[in-house]
Amino acid sequence: MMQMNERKLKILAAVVESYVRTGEPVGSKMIASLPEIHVSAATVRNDMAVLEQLGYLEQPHTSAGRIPTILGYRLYIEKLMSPADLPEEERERLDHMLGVNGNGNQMSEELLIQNATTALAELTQCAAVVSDFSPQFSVISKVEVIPTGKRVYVILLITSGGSIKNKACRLEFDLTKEQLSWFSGYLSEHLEGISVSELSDELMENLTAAMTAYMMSLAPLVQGVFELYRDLRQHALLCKGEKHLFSYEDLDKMEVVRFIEHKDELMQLMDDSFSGIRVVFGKDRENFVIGNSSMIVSKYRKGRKNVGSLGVIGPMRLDYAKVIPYIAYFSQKITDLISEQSEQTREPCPDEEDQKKI
Amino acid sequence: MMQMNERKLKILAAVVESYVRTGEPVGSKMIASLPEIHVSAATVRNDMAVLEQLGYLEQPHTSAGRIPTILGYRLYIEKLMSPADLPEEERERLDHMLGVNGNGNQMSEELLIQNATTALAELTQCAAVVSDFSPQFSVISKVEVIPTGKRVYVILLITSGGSIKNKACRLEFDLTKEQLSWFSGYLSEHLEGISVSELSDELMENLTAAMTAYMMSLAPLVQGVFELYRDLRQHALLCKGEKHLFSYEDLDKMEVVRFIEHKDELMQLMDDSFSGIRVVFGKDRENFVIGNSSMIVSKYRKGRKNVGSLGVIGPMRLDYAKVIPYIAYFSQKITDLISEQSEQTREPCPDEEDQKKI
DNA sequence: GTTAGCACTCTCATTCTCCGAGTGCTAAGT
DNA sequence: ACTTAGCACTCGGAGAATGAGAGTGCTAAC
Repeated sequence: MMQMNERKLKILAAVVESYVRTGEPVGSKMIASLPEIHVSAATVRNDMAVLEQLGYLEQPHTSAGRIPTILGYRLYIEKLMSPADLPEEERERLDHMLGVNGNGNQMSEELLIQNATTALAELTQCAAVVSDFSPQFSVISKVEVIPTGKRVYVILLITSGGSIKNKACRLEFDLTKEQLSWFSGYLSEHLEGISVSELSDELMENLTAAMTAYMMSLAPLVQGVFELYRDLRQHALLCKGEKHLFSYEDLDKMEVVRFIEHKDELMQLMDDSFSGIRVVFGKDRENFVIGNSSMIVSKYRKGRKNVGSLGVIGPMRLDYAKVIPYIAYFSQKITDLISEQSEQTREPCPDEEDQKKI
Repeated sequence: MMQMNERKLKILAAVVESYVRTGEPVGSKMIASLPEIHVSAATVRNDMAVLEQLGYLEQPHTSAGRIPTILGYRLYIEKLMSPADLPEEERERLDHMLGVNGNGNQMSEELLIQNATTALAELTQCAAVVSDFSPQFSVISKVEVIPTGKRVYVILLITSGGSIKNKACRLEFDLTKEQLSWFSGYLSEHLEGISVSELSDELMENLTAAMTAYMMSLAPLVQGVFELYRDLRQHALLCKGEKHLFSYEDLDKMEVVRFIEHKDELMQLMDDSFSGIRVVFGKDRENFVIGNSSMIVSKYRKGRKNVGSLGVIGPMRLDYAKVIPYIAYFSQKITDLISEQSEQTREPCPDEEDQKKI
């Protein structure tokens, strides 16, 4: 009697779906009128009372219909819903939004991630968040110092992930050809081929010491290198489409503003290790505090390593069956694309080094 | 009788200031109680009735106090208010927010503009907007093609404004040294020293033609150059702190969302030529349609040319006396900084070219 | 185990009432 | 001719009263 059965699950699913669609508490009559339910409203009522006792549903007040509890959503997501599948044409559309244009054209990981975020925000009408620490796993493939204008030098740093960083530095005087090539050579020698995660403060300090020993007034350049190093190590958190959050009645505006200003609190949550797709509900954890909201995240990988997570934040009342497949598709696609790139660029590495040492 | 006088102006100013502070319609009693007003409430009432007839004030409804009309705000801003002045320490704080750190350190114009936007949004708790077309007035100071990884080439483009653009392109095969240096040389020869505004579609097409004539399969590189060109010509519109707009009761959320999604409609308005500081009120113009909002903009210059505008968008009920000085200071500071930079980098140009042609 | 019937509960929208802030006008004061 | 006290008037908005309707739980019959 007090236990679950097929029909109760069906009713739970129906409640979730109807509530997600309309935002109104769902009554027994409404449920009974559904084609897939073949019992009367009274029976539905009995079942709903049980579902409430079990903690899957709740009533905002006595004479209203039921709405799902967090527990209810969770059960629905894990066991009951049938995720929409993406027809071929839909996938093409998604690829297009990612900027993946058929011809295996070069595209930096950074841009890919950005496009994914924008696309996800657009598609789901939610805030899309990405926590990306893939740069940490890429290798510095090139460092150059380029004179440009008087006394101005641009340091250029390229990683195997295809991200290109640069920084202009102004010196007090112009470098001679020898000085420039020494500096440039020194940097190449000590940085190229090193993976970003191997870059340590220690290593950088040695570098700094060596270079300022060579010539004190290189300091601004050294400083530039240091800043680039910090940029590289930075763990990027990207967020787009926050504005959508303001259109949901059931999210508290104040909490949304707070969230926007303290996004970084999320990082820990996103970086937790987990596999597959994870759904977290607002106020469930202390570092994600928008009431009535939920966050859906998935990891993406580079080769076998998790290098980031992407997902969306929206109202708890969200069409999970639609949103989850998007996230799944994007995380898979990104994994494919950056893994493939890393294959292509990691292979040549030894070659390059050989060439250099000739 | 029906005409302006000292006291009426004082009352108007008092109404504006009180309304800006509290957001409540202002009654005669409130005004009469102010120390700077030495007449009774009845007299104030008479004056306010006149101010209403003249169109400077209005009543939301009969038994409420008065609030300023657009005309009222305008008069206040132009004639009545006394802009707060910025004490030395405040300026230092602002400079710090701009990222101007004493030592005349190199800083790209782009970054400067970005910092200004962020700072303005933060200081005023409004949305800050910047329309920047300074890149158009800068000169391409360097173009390089750098091989990196197998079959991947990075095109690097540096302008006198200090902005550095790059693009990675993948070819079907590796270039020989000769091919690379030809390509690189050709680009340098035809692009360096040219001001961005001189770059025309025509010029680019000639370039494309010449290069693909030399070798068909350079196409991806040529494509890369073309994309960089488009990036450069792009007229940047930057906007930060939109979120603040959601906390103002008197701005319609829907209109704010619409604004965020169609910011570019603003461009025209911001690019109009005007001098000094301009205040535009929402719904005043058809391309700025957030009701009860106002936008305050100022041009900034590079040398003698207007190269952009920056400002804020907030509720009409805004502390103009505080906000306007910020905008004035920033636009002046930016003007100073980028003009100075352009002096420093424009001068050397001939030198560089000489060096090259040796 | 299911269902119809019914009394009951509680929200929400509507209506009504009334308070008070603020006004405009008038008449008296300077 | 201006200023001011006094007063009647207006109107929005808060709060109480009311009623309709949606939804429930329970009971008794199927």
